[in-house]
Order: sequence, then C-alpha cells, then structure tokens
Amino acid sequence: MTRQMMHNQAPPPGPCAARETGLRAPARAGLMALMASSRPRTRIQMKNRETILDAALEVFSQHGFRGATLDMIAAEAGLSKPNLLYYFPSKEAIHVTLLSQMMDTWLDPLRALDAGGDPVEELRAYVRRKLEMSRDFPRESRLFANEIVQGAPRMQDALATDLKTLVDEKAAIIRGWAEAGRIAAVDPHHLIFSIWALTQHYADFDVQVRAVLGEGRDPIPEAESFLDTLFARLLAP
Amino acid sequence: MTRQMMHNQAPPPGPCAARETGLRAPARAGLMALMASSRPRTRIQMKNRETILDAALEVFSQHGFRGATLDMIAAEAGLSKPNLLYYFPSKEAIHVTLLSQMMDTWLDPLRALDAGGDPVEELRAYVRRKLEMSRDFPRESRLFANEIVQGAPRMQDALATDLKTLVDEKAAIIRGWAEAGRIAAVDPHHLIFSIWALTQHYADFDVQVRAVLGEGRDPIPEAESFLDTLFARLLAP
DNA sequence: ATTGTTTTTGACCAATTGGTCAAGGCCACG
DNA sequence: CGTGGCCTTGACCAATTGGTCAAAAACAAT
Repeated sequence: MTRQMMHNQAPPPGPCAARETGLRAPARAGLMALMASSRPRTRIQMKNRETILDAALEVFSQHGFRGATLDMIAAEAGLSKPNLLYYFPSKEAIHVTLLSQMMDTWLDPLRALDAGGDPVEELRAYVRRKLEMSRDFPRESRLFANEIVQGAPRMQDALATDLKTLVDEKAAIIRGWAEAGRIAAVDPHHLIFSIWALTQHYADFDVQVRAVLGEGRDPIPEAESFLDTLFARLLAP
Repeated sequence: MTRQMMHNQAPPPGPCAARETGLRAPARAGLMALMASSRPRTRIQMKNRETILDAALEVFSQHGFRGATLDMIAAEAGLSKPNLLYYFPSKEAIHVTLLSQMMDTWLDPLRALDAGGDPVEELRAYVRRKLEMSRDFPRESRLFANEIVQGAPRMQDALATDLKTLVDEKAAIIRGWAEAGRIAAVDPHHLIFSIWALTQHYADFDVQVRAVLGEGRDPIPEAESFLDTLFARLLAP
C-alpha cells in the first residue's frame, strides 16, 4: 500500500550491493540481477536489517533526520558504520524505509474503523487504540512528528495519496453516521484531526505533559478517561 | 519571567564582544564592564539583532536546531556569517534567545484567562486566541514543537518551573469553576492539554492537514467552528 | 580632516559527518 | 579442508559547518 510512498523509495536492497546510484559500477555485475528483486534473504541479513531499523528508529525519533548521525545509529545498533551502509545505501534510505514501514502500522487503528459497528462505540474505540499506540510506540509517533513538523520533505506525496485516500474513505463513513443522526453533526475530517492531535500529543509532547503534570501523575491513564468523556459528549447525537 | 529559563542564558550580549566564554581574553578589557549589563544599545544593533532573530526563527522552525545552519540564517538575514557571530556568541545562543523570547508571548493567551469572567466564555475565547496564534504565528509554534518533540533539551527547566507554575495557577481557576458546577467536571490539566493539542495541531501539522483536506479548503476557519462546537459541548455543565 | 569606536567581512580552521574502498574474516557447501 | 561468496571493518575522503581572526570599512565626535 505505502510501497512507493516516497518518490525515491530505495531499490529494495539486499545487501545494497552496487549503489545503483548509477555511478561507476566497478566489476561486480552478475550480482545485481540477483539483488534487484529479492528482499533480505539470509537469516543474518534479516536480523541485521531489523537491528539497524530499530536503532535508527530510536535515533531518528529522538533527534530528527539531520540531528541523527550514522555513527549514533551504528553505535545503537552495535555495528560499524560501513556495515550499516552495507545493508542500506544511504542514511536517507534508512529513514525512508523506516517511514514507509511505520506508516502502515500507524494507520491500522483507522483502518479498523468499521462502518458496520455502533458509531459512537467505533469512534471511542478508535481513540482508545490511538492512545494505546501513543503509549506503546512513542518513538514511531515522534518519528512522524519530526518529519511532518518540518514539512514532510520525504512524505508529502504519501500524505496526499495513501493517507488522503484512507481518511476520505473513513470520513465518508463518519459523515454517513452523522447524516443518519447516529452521532452529532460534526465535520468528519476535523473529527479525525482532533483524534490524532489529542492522542499523539501524549507521545510527541510527553516531556511537556510530564513537566506540567509533575511527578507522580501518569499521563496516559488520565488521558484515557478524559478523552473518553470528551468524545462521548462531543459525539452524542 | 522566563528570563533565566535556560541554564545557560547567554550573558545579554551587547555586541557579544569578548566571548566571555572564559577563554583567553585578549586585551580589550574596559569594554566588558560596559557590555556586561546593557542590552543592545545603538539603533543598528537593535535592528540587526531583530533581523537575525527573525531569520533564525524562519530557519530553526523549518529545520530544527541541528537542521539549521548559520549559513542559512545568515543568508535569510542578509548578513555574513561572521557578522551573525558578532551579535550572538554562538548558534545555540541564538536558538536559546529565540526560545525564551517567544515563550513569553506564546503563553499570553493563557495568562489572559480571567477568573472573573464567564467560565465557558473564557475558555472558548482562550481556544479562539490560541487558534489565531496558530494562524498568525505558525513559525513560533513549530519552533516549540521541534524543541519539545526532541525532548526539550534546552527548555526542560523552563517547562517544569515557569510553565508549570502558570498552568497550575490557571488549572486551579478551572477546577474552581468545575466544582462550582459552572462548567462540566473535567480534569483542568488535561483540558488545557487538549486545547494546546487541538489548536497547535493546525500549525505544527499544517502540511498533513492540508494534504488530507485537499486544495480549496481553508483549515483554520473550519477548525474554528469545529473546535467551538467541541468545547461548547464538552464544557456545558 | 582626524582619531577612536563600531561594524563588517574574506580567509581560515578544526571537528564532524556521510560515504567509499580494499582487504581481511567468516561461513556454508562441495 | 578448500574455496567462493557473504559479511565486517580500519583507514580514508571530500564536503559541511560552527566558530575565529585580523584587517578593512563605516561611523561618530571632535
């Protein structure tokens, strides 16, 4: 789905092999044929690519793209920098891979919104699921936050295509519910935005939330009950 | 108020003069006495410092601290890089100055929350004001977003002191209103968070909002009416 | 004009950083 | 137990970047 999200989705590199950035390809020719189509194959390749992506998630989500360095990622992954570049052709390729890989799972809660269910229950469940993701995957949330705050230089088209498509689809369902009088009449798009904003806030602005709340308060459980009330009242027909 | 927010608030540099970073101070001694206490003095100093801060706001808000370079800022400001460093001792000093300077104005809408006014009206007005700031000062919003998403490395104490103090104070007012039954019973802190999240979302995630909404829809006015409804329903006693 | 002070900048520097390479290590398989 | 191909890395590069400096402009006040 989000496969070609980035204009430059790096050619699924097995061991990235000849850069294929076009530049002088030395001699190793026969390989490329094999590489070109196959994702990681050996046990060790799978493991290392995963290790790298996990380390990169940690580092990118904490420092943003420019703030992260290959050395940090290598250190976090317990690999050498050249070794990183054996599995991915560039820093940007790691970032892009991460972004597109996460996008999918990130939108799962919205995909699960079921036109057949009880409207208010469906939406409250969606809020709950999103909040759980903020609790369980804050790094993923921050990865996106970093990217989008800075203008989504590597995701713009994905937003305007994949994301927009999904949201429009679900917005139509919500609009249907509203028009049927099964929930209050609210703009579906902004309803979805409000769910994103409210739930992701607890991941992206965690330090702020904690600083203001002070020690001894656990943001997420409190947020869960607050948001449940909020949406219950907002949506009641 | 937010004066000493950063542990290393650069010594208010007139022309930053002798770095005072302690290192070898060459010969120019008498100056330092004069500089030490006085903010920019001459006409031109005021103007240039402002120019630099405005350029820096543009660049930092768009690329984050590490993503921004002195060259970018210099270009944006129409000054040479060494000239930048004549007015500010370092890149970080520019960033910190910007942050603390903006913090003040950023919190003005909250300060304006008046215990004496009509509770629901006060809060709706607060939402409106915050949304206006997202519309009129998106750069400032993104500057903070960048900083906080990355763990607020240069603001942590400001959050835990200045910000927390103000929020606690206003939260107390809101709690009073709730206990008096003048608004619905909601957690004041999370109410404030929700206002921040919802309004700043339209500045910080602008690209996403626009991408999903598609051409031809103007997010902010729509948001204004959506949020007005939302908080009206949430707060009604 | 003259002199002392502010501003401004071209030329540098050292450190960082993304990326390359060739050589060596390792492992599976014949 | 070779050996051919995967995997790993130390040593390097070139570009970028924050920051320095000394000297040149501007400017101000006499």
